[in-house]
Parts: sequence; C-alpha cells; structure tokens
Amino acid sequence: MNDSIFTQNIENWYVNNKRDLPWRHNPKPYLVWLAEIVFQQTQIKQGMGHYKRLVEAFPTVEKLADASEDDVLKLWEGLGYYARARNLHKAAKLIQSNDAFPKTGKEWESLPGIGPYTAAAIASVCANEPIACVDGNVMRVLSRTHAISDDIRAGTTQALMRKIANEKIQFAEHPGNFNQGMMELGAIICTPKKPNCNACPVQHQCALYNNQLDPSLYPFKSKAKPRIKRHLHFAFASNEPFVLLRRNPEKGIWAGLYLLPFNEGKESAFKKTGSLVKKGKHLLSHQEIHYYIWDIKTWKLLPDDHTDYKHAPLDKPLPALPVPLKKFVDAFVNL
DNA sequence: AATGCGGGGTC
DNA sequence: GACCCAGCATT
Repeated sequence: MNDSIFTQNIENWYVNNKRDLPWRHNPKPYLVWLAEIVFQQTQIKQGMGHYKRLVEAFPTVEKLADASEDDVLKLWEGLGYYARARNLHKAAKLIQSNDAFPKTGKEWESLPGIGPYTAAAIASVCANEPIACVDGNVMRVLSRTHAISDDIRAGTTQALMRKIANEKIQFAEHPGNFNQGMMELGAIICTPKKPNCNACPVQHQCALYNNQLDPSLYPFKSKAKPRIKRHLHFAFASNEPFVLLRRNPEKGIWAGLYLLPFNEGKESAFKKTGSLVKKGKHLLSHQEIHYYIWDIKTWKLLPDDHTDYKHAPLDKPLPALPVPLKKFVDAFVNL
C-alpha cells in the first residue's frame, strides 16, 4: 500500500469533514487534555455535557488544581471510571507545581491517567509530534483496510496496529489531523455496523473493499467474560433531614465514592425494619448489580464504626454518588 | 498478558 | 442480549 496517499486522503478528508467540537476551536493543551480524559471509553454524545461543565467550572489548569477532589468528582458524577477524575486532579496539581504543561508525548505519558493513546493524541494535536493514536476506532479502521483478523483484545495485535499507524503518520503534514482523522473516520464512516464505504476517503486503499470482504467480520474481537451477578441492599432513612452515606473501600467498583450504607447478598439486613421502596438492575461492563433500596425511616442507632460515615444535609448538594443512587436520592428530594 | 473499572447508546 | 465507546492502572 502507498502510505503517503493513504495519509493524505485521511488528512484531507478530516479537514473537510471534522465535527465541530469545542476543543477543536483552539486546541490548547489544557482543553485537549481534558477532552481526552473525559472521552476515554466514552462516546462524544455521552460525555459532552460533562466536558462543558468541567471547562466552565475549571477554565484553567490552576482552577482545576486548586479545586477539592470532591468537587472534581461531583462534576464527574455519572460519567463512570471515577479514577479518571482523581488522576485528572492529581495531574493538574503536578502541572501546576511544574509551572508548565508537558511538551513531548513522553512527558505527557508520565502524568497519572495518561497512557500511550492520550499522550499521542495531545502531543500530535498540540505540538505536531508524529506519534500515532491507537484507540478502538483506529483499530477498526486498520483491521479493515489491512484485513487483519487477529483478536484486537490481544496486546500483540494492538502493537501491530500501532506499528502500522506510526508508519503512516510519518507522511502526515499535520500529525494531529491524521490522528483525529483516523478516529473521526472510525466514528462516522467506518462504523462497527454498516460502514458507509461509499463515503470513505480510503476506499481504494481498503483491503476489504477491494476484495469484497464482509466488514461485519472485522475487527475480530474475542468474547468478553460474562457479567458477575451481585445483590446490594441499600438503607435510606426518609424521615431524617440528612442522607447517611458511607465511604466505599478504595478497591473495586465505585472505589472511594460515598454510597448509601449497604449489605451484599440475597438477604437484606434491612428487611425487618424497612420497607422496600425501589429495586432495579444496574448493568456495568463486567457486573450485573441488582439493587434494593430499603426505607428504614430513621437511623435509631448509628453504625459502630463512625469514621467512614457522613451525614449529608438534604438542602445542599450531595457528594458524587453512583448513578442508581443519585437517581433515587434526586427523585426523593424532588418529591 | 490479563483483569477490573461505569455508564449509555445502538441494533 | 450483545456489542461498542478518543484507555489506563494494576497485577
């Protein structure tokens, strides 16, 4: 394949077809970095509201660094993968103490929450550094243009993709445009189902198109493990002027977040004293959480270990809660 | 190299 | 129900 023409086609297509996204108006490191963190494993439509609120609340890295972690988490509430918010905040403090943003991709990658993908994205867009981004979109595009049927879950396959993309980006006029073009192509044209091959700028550089192979077979991805089923029973006291919360352990799901006190298992510890006011199923990538919320009216005696508990007044914003609990508490407050 | 980590959208 | 998403840190 002629990499030079491939790269040119991607760049030209990107310049003429890119979506109007906030950080593209003026791609400064802060706005690009923030966007890359928000949109890790998160589709643009899903994360855009959070991104805009974060930029408004923290217009500069100094504002972000000076905020409390709780405030950052509150703005992250509902986005998931909450370690991203904590690492973002930590990195902001490091940038502030250095009094400068990193310059090279290697420097960016040394910050918490920034791996090979994010470092390449920021350095290519903000500093014209020719390092290829390899995300889910890029792997889909390359698996099709090069008819690669290896499992994209495997690290070796991702390394192969990175090698191919890095060869192509050497021909880029603006590496940032090539990287964003590859991802944009995967997001808009070379979609998982029913790709719009007629609108593709690298149609004639595509092994699948040229050989009339079925794009639904590419990329190949091995099956995910089945979800673990869990049953969580949460306690809520509707007659109190506060919500009693307990901080979750630092490991596992919703690490370090405040939750309603709960016990896990088929049996509820609150069955005798409470009434079931809500139950639901919350699906995560790897867990199927059946949750039950019991109204115990009042907290007659508080739990023994006092240290991890918090009384959150109902007339003030609550700490960041996981989605199912946030929905329940918000609905109660709005009654 | 494998695993865990959220939540929403689509078909 | 299955799959996907501007991945990373940890083990």
